[in-house]
Amino acid sequence: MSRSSRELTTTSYAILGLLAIQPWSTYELAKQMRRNFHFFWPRAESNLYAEPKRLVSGGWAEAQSRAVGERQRTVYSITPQGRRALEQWLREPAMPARFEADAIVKFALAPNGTKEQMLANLRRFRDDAETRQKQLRAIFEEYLRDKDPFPERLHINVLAYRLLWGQAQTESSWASWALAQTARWPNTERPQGRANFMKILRDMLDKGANSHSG
Amino acid sequence: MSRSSRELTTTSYAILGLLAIQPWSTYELAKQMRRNFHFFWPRAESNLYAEPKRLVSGGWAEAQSRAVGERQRTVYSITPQGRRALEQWLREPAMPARFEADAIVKFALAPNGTKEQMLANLRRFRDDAETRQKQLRAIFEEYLRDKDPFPERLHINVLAYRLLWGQAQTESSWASWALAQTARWPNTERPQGRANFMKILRDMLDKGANSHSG
DNA sequence: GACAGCATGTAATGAGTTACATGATTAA
DNA sequence: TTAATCATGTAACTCATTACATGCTGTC
Repeated sequence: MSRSSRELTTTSYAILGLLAIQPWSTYELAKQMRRNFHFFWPRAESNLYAEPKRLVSGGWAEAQSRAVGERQRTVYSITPQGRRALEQWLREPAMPARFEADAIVKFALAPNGTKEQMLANLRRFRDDAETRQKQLRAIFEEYLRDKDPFPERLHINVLAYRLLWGQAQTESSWASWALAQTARWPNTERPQGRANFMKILRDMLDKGANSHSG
Repeated sequence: MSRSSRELTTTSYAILGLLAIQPWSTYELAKQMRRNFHFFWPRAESNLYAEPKRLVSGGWAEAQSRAVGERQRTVYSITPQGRRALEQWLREPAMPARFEADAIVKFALAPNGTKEQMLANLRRFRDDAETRQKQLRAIFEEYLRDKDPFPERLHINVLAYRLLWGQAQTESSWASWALAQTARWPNTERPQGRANFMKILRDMLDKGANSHSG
């Protein structure tokens, strides 16, 4: 057991968690990951073809394959050992969340470029957030139309979706606000006096201002 | 030029961007990264000792080392080629932002564990967000006390901080709301009827509800 | 009977992490 | 003169990504 399978990663447990609901083929797993986990645990899909094999080789999952033409379709299911590992993992404290935004790095370095680049960057950030909102809205509407495939997970999903919605909301409304602010700047260098920016800081400290209404 | 230095990464550009402000030693770079970029581009500090060497080997930065006892302290500065590369990078569209939260994966899989585990997980998520708020608050107060070391970057920093503040705010208030909701559940299985959850979904769609007041 | 797109991977590569090591400086 | 902590890395490892390859299925 020492060579092949070091430790399971969060990605492994995400998949194991899906297998705990029901058996899936890798393709279905990928689809589920895209729909749910991708919002808070984004991973390339090619991963999802390798992970289940690790799970099988360590005894956490089982594979049944049947042939379809010359290809084979493998369906994975969780083992009792897999369930125990999952329960154990849930007991361990989670790592802190992580936010990675290329666009904000670019924004932070905007004084090295032109105003138009800065605006384009902000617009794209806003559009990304709005796209996420649209995806979520589509999912919510499915739920409301009773198209929910796993009603026994409704309570969990709805709470989680509310976080994602709040974040997408925060990001898109921040970007709109930032676009309005920067539109007035003559260039990427520092505009006007400090007063305005100090006021923004004070406003945040005063009320835990969440609404971007400056 | 083909062997040593493939392409620069976002991390490289972040460092290059700092060097564009002024020359720094690696330790100072690490400190700056911790203070600013870490919120939206978190990286292990050991990285920050390797990256400047890559920059030097590709001609984007220069190193001056002087001896301090038996160790040496290296101070890095940007080259004209480095500035050009940075400007070029700012022209390219940014990758979409990425949110990774172990804690939310655990929350999504909570039905495989106990209610107490779920609550502990939410509490920790909330505490992490609140810690981030405290860090930001401390930074804001420094600014307001005129302790800003780079006044020419005030405009950029304040806008960026406002996003981070909004996110921390969103996360911590979501967690509090989720704790209140789940406290009423008898266990991690689905409680009561669907109506309550459908209402939450409808509320999100109706007004782009950002305030967690349910 | 061909084309798009669904379904299922493999190979190569690399960015980043963890863990460790060690010198310099300061406070007790 | 310890101990803590500031300062500066190196080595090993691996998770994950990108790019590619190929079969199968429905439809025009």
